[in-house]
Amino acid sequence: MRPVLLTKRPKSPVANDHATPSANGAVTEMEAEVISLFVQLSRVLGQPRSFAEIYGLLFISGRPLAMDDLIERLHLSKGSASQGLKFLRNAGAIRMVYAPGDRRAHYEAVAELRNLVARFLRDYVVPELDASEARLQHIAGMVKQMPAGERERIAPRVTMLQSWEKRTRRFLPVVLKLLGG
Amino acid sequence: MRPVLLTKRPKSPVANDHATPSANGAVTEMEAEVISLFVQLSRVLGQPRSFAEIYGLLFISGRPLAMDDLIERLHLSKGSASQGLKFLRNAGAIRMVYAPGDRRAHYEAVAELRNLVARFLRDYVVPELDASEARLQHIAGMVKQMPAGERERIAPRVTMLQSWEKRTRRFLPVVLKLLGG
DNA sequence: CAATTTATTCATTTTGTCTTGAACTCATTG
DNA sequence: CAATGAGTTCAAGACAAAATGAATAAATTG
Repeated sequence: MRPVLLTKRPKSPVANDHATPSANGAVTEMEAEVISLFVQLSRVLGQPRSFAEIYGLLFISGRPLAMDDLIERLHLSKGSASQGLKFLRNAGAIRMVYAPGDRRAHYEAVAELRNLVARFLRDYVVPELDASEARLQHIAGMVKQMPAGERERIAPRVTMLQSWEKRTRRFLPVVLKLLGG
Repeated sequence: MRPVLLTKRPKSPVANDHATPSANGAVTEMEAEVISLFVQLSRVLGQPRSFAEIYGLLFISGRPLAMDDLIERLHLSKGSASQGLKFLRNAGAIRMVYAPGDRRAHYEAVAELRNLVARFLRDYVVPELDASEARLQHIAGMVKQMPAGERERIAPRVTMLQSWEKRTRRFLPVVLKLLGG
């Protein structure tokens, strides 16, 4: 007797012959483990858990899934799923793939670490650094206006911040080079 | 006519002769700019804003301050201030200094980037990596149990995760070396 | 040793973020 | 061209993290 939970249409364009019993209705134990790895990472990056779940399942599935599949297997709301996919698409972490004979969009995980990191640096880190640099220039200007006594104490700290900013910036290409292999 | 806000005792053991007008009652414009730089960083690191404010003010002040000073100038509650100082102390981001003739504890920012980063990696990053590695071993075990069809599709992904973990780990010493100068 | 100052703890409140699901748009189909 | 299906949006609700401040402890002082 096999698990029920069959709904109107097969959940995926690909035949489900080799799947573990619960593959359609929920995530397998193994999938859950992998997903929780990504959830853990999402906490570090300050991203919503649901986004990590989506990426994690797409990653470990290794084949394209439609929004419906994600909703059913991860117990997400339509809204979360839609927003998560939108975010991941914009972030370049997933890509749409065409599924013949199916109107629905399907998605697969982009799994090239180098690309992912490069994009993250470009979209999140570099803009922050640019903003900081501008702000530091402004601050340096203010320091110049200060009376000598104050300035002596403060100026070295500002210089220090500027040096931190520069070092961080010079650091980025190295990151990419090391991940490039 | 100078700003009022004078309370029972001078706010700092050091005479305030060169300070800008508002230095005691609130943060100066310049200080606010520097602090917001740290607040910005705290968002990336997922740390509470109040902690960043405390570190930021200690950093830019360049001289020890007591909890009272922080409370008054940053408009913090006693609770936040106490907890923030505790966290920053444990994180090694500030150190207590003895202030002659004053019973209160004073704090100054630890400003050595290398130390700060090293500690962050040791306390936050390495434990995460260890947990991930253990989990991945467990996952790899599960994959071995799978029927061949499934396994073929899944195994490469797990291998990929393991390689990401390893690369990240090998990366840490490089970070330190680059900051070491 | 009572009064005062300094600092911590923690239950409650506040704030901010994430998720939900109903309402909607747009495209497809019978 | 009404009915269905796929997907988005967004206001409201649920939830989690941070801030508050009263109660308290511990140390110091007159």
